[in-house]
Order: sequence, then C-alpha cells, then structure tokens
Amino acid sequence: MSDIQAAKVPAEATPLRRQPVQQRSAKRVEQMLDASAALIDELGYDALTTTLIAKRAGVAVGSLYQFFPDKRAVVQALTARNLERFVGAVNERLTQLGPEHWWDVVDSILDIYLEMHRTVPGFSKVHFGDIIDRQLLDETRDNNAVIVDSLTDLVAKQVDRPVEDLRFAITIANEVADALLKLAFRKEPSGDEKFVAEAKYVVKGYLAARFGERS
Amino acid sequence: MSDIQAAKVPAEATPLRRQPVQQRSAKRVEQMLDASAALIDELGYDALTTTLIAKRAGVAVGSLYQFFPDKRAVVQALTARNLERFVGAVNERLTQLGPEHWWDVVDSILDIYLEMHRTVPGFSKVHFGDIIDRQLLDETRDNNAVIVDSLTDLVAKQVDRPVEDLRFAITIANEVADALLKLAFRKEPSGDEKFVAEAKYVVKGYLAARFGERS
DNA sequence: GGGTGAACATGAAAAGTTCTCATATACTAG
DNA sequence: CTAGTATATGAGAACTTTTCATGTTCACCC
Repeated sequence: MSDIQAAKVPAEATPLRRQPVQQRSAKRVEQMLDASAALIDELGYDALTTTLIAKRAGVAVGSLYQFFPDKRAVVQALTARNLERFVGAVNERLTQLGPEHWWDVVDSILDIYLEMHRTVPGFSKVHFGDIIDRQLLDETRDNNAVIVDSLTDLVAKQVDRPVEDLRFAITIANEVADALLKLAFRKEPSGDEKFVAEAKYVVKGYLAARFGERS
Repeated sequence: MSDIQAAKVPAEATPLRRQPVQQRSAKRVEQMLDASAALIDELGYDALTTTLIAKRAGVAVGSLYQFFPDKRAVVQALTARNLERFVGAVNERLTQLGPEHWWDVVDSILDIYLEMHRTVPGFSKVHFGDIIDRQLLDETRDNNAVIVDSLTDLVAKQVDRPVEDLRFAITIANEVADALLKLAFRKEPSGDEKFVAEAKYVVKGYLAARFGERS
C-alpha cells in the first residue's frame, strides 16, 4: 500500500521543468503567469519575450527557466490555469444551483465564459481551445475533454440517451460555443451582444435537436 | 481623371514591403510561400524560422526581407494566398454549376474546404479564420468577409429576407463550419467523417431555421 | 541554534533568430 | 548598348532564448 502511495506520479504531462515546492517559489511562478497574461493582452503572443516576462514579474530570467522548460511552456501553463479557473467556476455554479434543466446550464456556462473573457487578463487570447493550445499543447486537449466530460455526466442524468451520443453532441456544442463567442469578442472587445445571443441560440437549438427535448 | 488614375493606391493593406515586379522575383516569392507552408506543416508555426524558409526556398535570407517586412508578413501572405485559392475554387464551382439551391451550395463549399485541407500544404494550420490571422492579421478579417459577402449575394437571390439578416446568419454559419471542420481534422488528420457530417448537419440546420425554409 | 542538503535565485554569456545593409548582378526601357 | 531600377546576397548588428556556475534561503534534524 505504501508503495502505491509513494508511486503516485508527480504529474503526467508536466509542463513544468520543476514543480515549485516552497511557497515563495509557488508565488513567483504565479507572478510569472500574471506577467505573461498582462503582456499577452498588451502586446500579443508574438511580441511576448522571456526577458519581458521576467522583468514584469520582478524576477531574474533564470528563475523563469528554473520552472519552465521554455517560453511555450509558460503560455501553456497560463492556458492550463485559465482552464482550471473556468472549470472551477463552472463546477461551483453547478453545485451551488443544484441540478437544473440543462437548458439553464448552457446559459450559466456561457455566462461564466463571458465573465472570464471580460475580467481575466489574457483569457481572450489564451484559453482552452484557443490559439496557443492548438499549436503548442496536446495535453490541453485532454483538459478540454474535462469540460465535456463534466457536462456529459450532468446531462446524462436528465436525458435518456447513450452516453457516447451525449458526449459527441456536447463536444460539438462546446466547439460551436467557443467559436461563436470568440467571434463576438472579435466584433467588439466586450463581446457583441447580438453575437452572444446568437451563440446561445445556436447551441441550444443544436442540443435540443440532438437531445430530442424542448425546454 | 488621369489624376484619379494615378492616385490608385498600390495596395491598401500591403503585407509586402515591395511588390515583386519582375517575373523571376514573383516566382521566388511563391517559392518562399511554398517553403513556409511545408515547414509549418512539418514543424509548426513556432518552429518556423526565416533562415529555414530561405534555405528551403533556395534563396538568401536577404531576398526574403526584400519583399516581406518581417516573419509575420510571410505567414500572413501565405494565409492570403490560401484564402484566394479557396475563394477562387468556390467561385469556380458556383458559376460552373449554375444557381442551385443554397442547400447544395453548403455542401459544395464544405467539400472544397475539405479538399483543400487534405491537399494544400499548410492549409490546415494557416487559413482564413485560423491561428495566425487571429493573432497577427486584421486585414484577413476583411478577406473573410469576402466569402461571407459572396455567399450573401448568392443566397439573397433565393431567399426573401433583408440582406443584413442574411449576412449575419452566414457569418455565423461560416464561423461554425470553420470551427467544426477544424475539430474534425484535429480528431483525425484526414478529417473525421462523423464530425464532418455533423458539421454539415449543424450548418444546414441553423441556416434552415434562420432562413425559414426546408430543403 | 547550528549544521546540512535540497530548493531557489541570479545574471553573465553561449547559442540561436531576426533583420539590415553595403555590395554585386540581372532586367528593361530607350 | 547604356542608364536606371529591380533583385540577389550573406556577413554581421541587434535582439531572444536558454544555460549554468555561483551564491542564498529554507526545511529539517540533532
């Protein structure tokens, strides 16, 4: 038993070169991610520089490389953090409100997504399913599946359909929602209302058709 | 009048530092784009290097900078070329087949998109509405509108609705199709059939609902 | 409360990229 | 055939990424 305990792997797809152990370094890593987020917002991904990140975070470049293998990993970690926050917020709201109809769940989730777009630095540029992951990460793809899986479980309780069918439909819905909300934010920095509304309409329409339910 | 003629701007949003005038240089520029496409397919956008592009294209780095202001511009130009080819193919098929029902037009367009994904180097990584444009280009967004506008004209002849409503719906449909087909190609390099089919289903379903028609 | 080893911090410099520019050659018009 | 422009080139200047040897801080133990 103790063997099994001891055998727990630190992290499957570790983006970090070394996991921060002490609190001070954990804090530093957070600072670096914050700096990255801010810089991505300000300058865009291409103009991002390890030196800049370090300077903004108030640390030496070397410290950055103490934990991250390379520049990509920094952005990857930021992406992961954004995803975590999103999933966390979704879970919180779902458990908080108790089991509602999935119809409302869609609204809740999209609202959280909108909220994060508007308030979390770097979220609009770097989140699950966005630019960088597609290019750099493959681990995140599994993370994306986390969302889909959570939702699938939830819906499975309300809809009598094979789970795989549900997962498929939710995967599609997830992708559509992401694309349309991104479009909404491209049209207008704070998210064009008309496009947001249409995103909700499309997603609900699709799911209703696939789940064979009405509200 | 001659003034007006002479005043024609070389190119509004010129991604090129200098337009190739002689044929030999035009060919060289094409070679550079070909090289970029191949390298992006092989190594990904991040590992792309101006030196690599030049070497692969069989030219000196300086030649690259003779025409492109920077690395981004190269990818931007590649994106533009991909877009042009796509629009060209779409127009060809549409005029070739004559005015069909928009239902079939959707199929045609998605099929062309699939075809290009499978045969044009770099298309899956860099095309209108993809990775790089979102980050680097804003001009391309207008190009994207070209597609939407073409389709809007086409549909306007068949559906009696305000043009702006049509344009909006087609913008949405375009975005959804792009997202879902990208998903299909992420699932499987040659495009997962199940996801491709669902993409068509979703797009048609949405448009039918918005256009208030059935097949 | 002092010792010890691991974790952490640092920044100069090695390695690698981007981009420039002075120089040389190819075209094109006349 | 000649001037003038377009194009080609690659060494190197400027800037980034990444390494690493060196010095500090922390956690734990006696």
